[in-house]
Amino acid sequence: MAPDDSTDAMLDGLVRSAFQIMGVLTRIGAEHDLSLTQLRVLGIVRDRQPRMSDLAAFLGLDKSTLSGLIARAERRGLLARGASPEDKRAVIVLITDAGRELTERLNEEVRDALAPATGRLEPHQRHQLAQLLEPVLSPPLPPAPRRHAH
Amino acid sequence: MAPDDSTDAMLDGLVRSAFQIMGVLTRIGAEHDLSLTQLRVLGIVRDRQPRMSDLAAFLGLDKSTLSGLIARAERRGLLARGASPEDKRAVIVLITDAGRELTERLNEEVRDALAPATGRLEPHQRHQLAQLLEPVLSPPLPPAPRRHAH
DNA sequence: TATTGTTATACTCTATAACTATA
DNA sequence: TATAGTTATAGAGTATAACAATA
Repeated sequence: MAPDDSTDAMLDGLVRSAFQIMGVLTRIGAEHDLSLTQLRVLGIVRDRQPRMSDLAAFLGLDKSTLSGLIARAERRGLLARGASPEDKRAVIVLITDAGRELTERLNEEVRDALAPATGRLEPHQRHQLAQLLEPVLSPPLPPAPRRHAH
Repeated sequence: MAPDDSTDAMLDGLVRSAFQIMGVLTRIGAEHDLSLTQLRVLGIVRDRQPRMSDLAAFLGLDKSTLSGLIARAERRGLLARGASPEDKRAVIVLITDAGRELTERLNEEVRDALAPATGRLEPHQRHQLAQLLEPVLSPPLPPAPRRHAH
């Protein structure tokens, strides 16, 4: 593929910002005994009830990895397992009230931790940045994943 | 801290893009038996010769973690350890020719993997995105870290 | 005394393989 | 037969503690 200056500069910025964001998330997660992946799961199930396998696929993890991950969060009272109404084999992941509260708190901490960085942009620039990122982003896990009809 | 719509939308985009980028880096790294951190180290020492402790601090890792990490990369012939000319206790990390070649190849793979996403922006938008990210980014590890003068 | 780096040890995250239950 | 999920097991990444060498 032919190199391209505008792409290279943008890619460098995206990769560096990714490591920066991950650093903050890792640190804040660690302060609450949460791994990066657990943090991410909390953010996802905040407004979704995905099945184990859908969540694993979205995260790029093996089902077995997710089993342990959810088990640990469940033991801490942050998540719960539920039965799927449409498939007796399936398990859906639910957030608890405690999990939701912790997620809110974590979100605030992340926003505050990144404020010195993001505050270097004017409000209209922040808006512009969000809009430029939009087309680059992969679609999120849908709130109500479509299933095979019966 | 008071919520702010422009900040929230931007933060959501930055966090999502961070996970997306990390996913690609993790996958490509895994295809070459490299962890995300090893990938990152290669990118850093590509044009620097940091000391172990400086590199560990920059990565937010313990010295002992870096010892093992560098040892594994050294065994594979990607990195080498060298003596610091100014401090007999210090060890500097160097990239080998093989490491440099692999790093170039990985860069291309990352760029290609993200091309479908980044290609959804026009060249002038890519330039704009890079410029908006600039003030948000933490400074990189300096090519020649300043040391206490003797 | 303080700092640089390594080693021994333990824990978490992750994947692979084997298994049960359901589709 | 194929799919959803769990468990047993093993490998890599990480931190803590103890150590040797140098500042």
